[in-house]
Amino acid sequence: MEKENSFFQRVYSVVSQIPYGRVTTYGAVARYLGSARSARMVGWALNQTKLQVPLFPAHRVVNRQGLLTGKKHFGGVGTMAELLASEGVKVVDNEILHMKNRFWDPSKELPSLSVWLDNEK
DNA sequence: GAGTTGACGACTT
DNA sequence: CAAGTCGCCAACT
Repeated sequence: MEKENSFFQRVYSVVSQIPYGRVTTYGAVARYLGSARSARMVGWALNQTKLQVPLFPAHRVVNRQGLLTGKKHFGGVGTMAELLASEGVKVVDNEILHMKNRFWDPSKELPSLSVWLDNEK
């Protein structure tokens, strides 16, 4: 039993809490979860997420460069850039402008992971 | 059942 | 400083 504390399961929770007009990176989320090198898994997790919740803020997750690498995977209506632009995030050539300013670091903005599990539980 | 890919990032050479 | 290689865990072929 026990809730599945799978890596990608946590990713859903974290990404789901990304504030409006803010973006985060795969590595940041992975790092927050305790494995900075599992950035790839975050991407995979989002891939599944899009199948679960169409309104999932997957468009708020970009790579370290601020590039919308997952745009092509975003088999959706508008396109990540459109959604981001709608939130006030300027995206040019699939690249987020001032991404450093828009960067939302879960390990900084969010409480400790331990606190989370206790709260979620 | 085994091998390869995959929305990336960090470490090593 | 730049380029190359490894690692992450899960899913797809």
